[in-house]
Amino acid sequence: MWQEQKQMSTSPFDCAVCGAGVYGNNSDIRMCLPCKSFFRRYTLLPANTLKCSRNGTCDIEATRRYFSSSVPPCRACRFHKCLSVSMNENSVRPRSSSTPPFNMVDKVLLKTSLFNEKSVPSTKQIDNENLMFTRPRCSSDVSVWQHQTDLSKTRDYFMN
Amino acid sequence: MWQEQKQMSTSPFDCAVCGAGVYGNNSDIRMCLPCKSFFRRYTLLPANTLKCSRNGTCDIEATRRYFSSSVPPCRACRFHKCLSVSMNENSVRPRSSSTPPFNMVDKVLLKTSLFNEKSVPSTKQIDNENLMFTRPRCSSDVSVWQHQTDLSKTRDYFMN
DNA sequence: CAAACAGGTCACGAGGTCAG
DNA sequence: CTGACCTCGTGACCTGTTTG
Repeated sequence: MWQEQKQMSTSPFDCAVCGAGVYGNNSDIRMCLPCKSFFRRYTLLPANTLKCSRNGTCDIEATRRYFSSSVPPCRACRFHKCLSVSMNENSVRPRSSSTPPFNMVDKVLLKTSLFNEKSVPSTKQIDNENLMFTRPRCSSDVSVWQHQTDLSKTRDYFMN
Repeated sequence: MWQEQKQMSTSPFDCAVCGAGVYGNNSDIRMCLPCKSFFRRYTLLPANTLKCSRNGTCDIEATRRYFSSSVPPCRACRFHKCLSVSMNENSVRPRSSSTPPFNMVDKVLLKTSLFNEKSVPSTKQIDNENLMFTRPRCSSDVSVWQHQTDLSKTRDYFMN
């Protein structure tokens, strides 16, 4: 399975929805990131929220998308196209339900001497302690240096 | 599918945690590599960091793992399952007798508040001036870049 | 020395965010 | 509203150590 994923990610393919050329995989269906994001947003809406003014005949392709064309995109048809290529609400899964754990470690580290206001260049506020962090690079490799944007949300969610 | 794992053994077995078919042994408990890695990551956390939103009733099996299902895995239950099959922090052993693992050092330092600039245990290179890691950015950036490149190519193709 | 296996690494794709 | 860019957890692969 993993090998299969790696192979697919090295070759381009066309988004099943809009036809844009893409590298990488999104969901099990070959979609570009914009279409994946689009579907993620609209699958949460009640059914039939979106209406097409042209009886569902709109041509959904890369050139008709939001930033690609002066022609306004039809969200109803784009969403319908997503459904027609087997996207469904199960394709959009919630974030893992348990605690993002490294935040805990970071929180402890924040209170140690290494991380203080003087030694840490600041661009973002972390919490009410007013510690600031530089924008991290890849979080997966920086457990000590985790981005803290969601810390308060995480705390509310898990630490009450 | 998971029989593709490289580790050799005389016979396959099922991972004690997730049930995936595996060759080879990891630790003294028969675990697949993903579950071993999972436990290695999470065993350094403070107790009760992970919380299950379903009262610990999640079914941890191969089909519920991250890349295998649209259902997000519950880390709390997966970790609990690891513990229930007798994994413990001693299962995460030092790489050698002379070099304690990064995780263990961190854990001790965290608990003893000895973490300071002189005792940073990470094997990763840190520029103490900027406190920036030297590794490249997330791969998702690459994917996005590739997507953009290809999208513009596609756009050119359609709009010529 | 080769095999097994330990922890470390990082590409990947998931959902989230927010400037435009 | 969109989509480029972000953080995040995962697991296949890497590299070095231990073992027979």
